[in-house]
Amino acid sequence: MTRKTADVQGRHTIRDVAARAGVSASTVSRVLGGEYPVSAATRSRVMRAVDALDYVADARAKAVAGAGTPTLAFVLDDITGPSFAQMAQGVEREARKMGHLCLVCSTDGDADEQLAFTEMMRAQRAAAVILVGGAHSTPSYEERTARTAHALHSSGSRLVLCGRPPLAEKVPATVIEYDNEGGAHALCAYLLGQGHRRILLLGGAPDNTTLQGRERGYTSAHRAVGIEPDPALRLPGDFTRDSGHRLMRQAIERGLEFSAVFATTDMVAAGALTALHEAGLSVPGDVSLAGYDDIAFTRDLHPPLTTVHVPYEELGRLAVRTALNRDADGGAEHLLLGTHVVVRESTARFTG
Amino acid sequence: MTRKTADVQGRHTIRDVAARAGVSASTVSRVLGGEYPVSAATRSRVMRAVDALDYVADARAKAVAGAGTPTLAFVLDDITGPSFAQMAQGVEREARKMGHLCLVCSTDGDADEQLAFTEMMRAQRAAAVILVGGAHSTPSYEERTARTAHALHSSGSRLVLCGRPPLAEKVPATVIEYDNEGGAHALCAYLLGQGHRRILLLGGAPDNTTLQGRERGYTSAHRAVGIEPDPALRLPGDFTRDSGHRLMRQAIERGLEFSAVFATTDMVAAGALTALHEAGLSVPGDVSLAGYDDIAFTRDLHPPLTTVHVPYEELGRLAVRTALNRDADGGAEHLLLGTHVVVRESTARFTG
DNA sequence: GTGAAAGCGCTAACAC
DNA sequence: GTGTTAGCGCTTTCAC
Repeated sequence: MTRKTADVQGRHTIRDVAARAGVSASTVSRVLGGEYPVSAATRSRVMRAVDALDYVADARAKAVAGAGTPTLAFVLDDITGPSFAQMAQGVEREARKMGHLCLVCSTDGDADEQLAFTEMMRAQRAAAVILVGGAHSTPSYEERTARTAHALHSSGSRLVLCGRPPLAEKVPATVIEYDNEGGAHALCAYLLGQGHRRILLLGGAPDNTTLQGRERGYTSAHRAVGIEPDPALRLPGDFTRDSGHRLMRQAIERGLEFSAVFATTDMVAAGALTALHEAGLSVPGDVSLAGYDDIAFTRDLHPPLTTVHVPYEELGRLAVRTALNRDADGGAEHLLLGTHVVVRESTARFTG
Repeated sequence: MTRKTADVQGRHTIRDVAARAGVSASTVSRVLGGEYPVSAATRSRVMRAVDALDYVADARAKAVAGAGTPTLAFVLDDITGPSFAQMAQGVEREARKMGHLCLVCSTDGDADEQLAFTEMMRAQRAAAVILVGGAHSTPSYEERTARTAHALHSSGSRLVLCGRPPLAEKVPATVIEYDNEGGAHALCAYLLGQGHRRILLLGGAPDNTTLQGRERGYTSAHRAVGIEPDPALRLPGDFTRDSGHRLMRQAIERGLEFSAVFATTDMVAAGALTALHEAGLSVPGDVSLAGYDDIAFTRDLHPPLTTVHVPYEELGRLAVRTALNRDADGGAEHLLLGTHVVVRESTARFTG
């Protein structure tokens, strides 16, 4: 059998093009590469053949030969979460700007999936793997992530933590986070300054670093004015709208006493707001309500929500820029971006 | 110089492992592949070497050799839009289930970027390229997309249109859409049945297929009850919350007469609701308001929004399942999923 | 300027 | 069972 001219899929190789143009494969490669002197005549013959065959060079083969498109990967729990989506957007935009392809994986919070994916990315020779969003804070998870960071690092790649805290001292990972604690502190300080003394802390997965940061800010703000927050006022769940709705309803049914609610996420706040309305409570007349994230629709709630603004897209952009621009290896960069409180109409002075 | 044992990046090859284990490269390949009989002793020696070197086979090289992980790509305008995000989630989940890697690209609606990306995906030998969300409806864009479909098809891949209408007759593309027109028709019929006669059509990019579908439903519902909608009542813009807010405010300032508003998107509805409130208008007391998409926070608006439910995640899942499972080539599958109206409290009977 | 040849890192016959 | 030998589709010396 003579050499086939296209594979089963109907794809042509560089040799098919070469044959049709009456030149060698190397010449085709040079024409397509662009960076090499080729006579105008040859070039046009080659291009004609390329067009006729609708030839597109196999990117994987190029990569093996050392001339591939660089690629980077990012992982998140749930692309449907507004803050995740914003970070993802930042990552994607910056990656494109830097000429990288993006591989994604959404894990629904499954640590094993995440690890498995990261290993695949190592096989793909991704320039960096970006873990987007808060993490489980269990030692075992941290330890596994640290191992991942080392593995990536020793194969010339990089682990980037975007929106989560650093791992142990010597772990080679780039981290770009924002000040969860500072934002929560400022927000709660504002609430306390308005005279509130019993602030419900609503929602958030208990073992999640994001919640923990916000919780620390909640606590420190209280202590700063000399009071210890009542543990009964902490109602964890998860970061969804439904969680906020359910928890708020339970708090009301249970007769919990509070004059303000700090929902750990705007989504949680949205659900909580509905539960409050359903119970006939007015916001901020009866109860003040504040969220976190400052996502778009937050100003369309009724009343518009007081919340904490986080530069999510910038976080994503910085994650890729930092990971890709690092000069020396092993430098464990750590950026901490600021947040700020946005006061709207869902909070008011306590009038006990 | 003797053969190097690891490249600049510190990565090892299959030969490094082979050498260290004292076997041939093929044996290492067989051990790692798993599907081939290898003596227990050899296997363990190989595995030890793999561990010691922290070796991970280069996926690109595997791909060239014909044993790669299949990959698929999807493109969307803006991952930050809730309905896009849901479709993306469906795509990603199903792709993972079917063992595919996902490449993403978000184009901000730029047709050239989209084409360029699709071409890259052809080079990557992606099994399918999924275009997620509505399209520009210009002939030139359609024609370019059709060419893309042919190019993909002739190289054994596939173009999938997810949430947008089919192209011309003979174009080899898989299309999974939902009934934009039917949903809008049902919703407007409901509004008309409630006695409304002047319904504002708010938001949406004019040349976007999604808006056009919804617009057709709006028109047909009117005609079904024997009235011709007033063109002055159509206020296009885009699909964002801000667009809804701005357009609604303008409509009010301009003294436009209407008793109901059909926002072409829940996001648009959210902005519109705020503008209505700001103008001192009550919903649904003074004006009925309805949206489209049934995104999560829709029930946390005040009042909860009447809208049209769309099975977005399912759309994404079907897009990949259909694209990957097609038996014969060239079959231009076309699925049309249904939608349904969700009546909540933002709409009421007209009491002119 | 252009071609032949030697890789890139892997898998898959084909031998023994 | 295991090693040898050809590829996979491309790039890149090295000659001429």
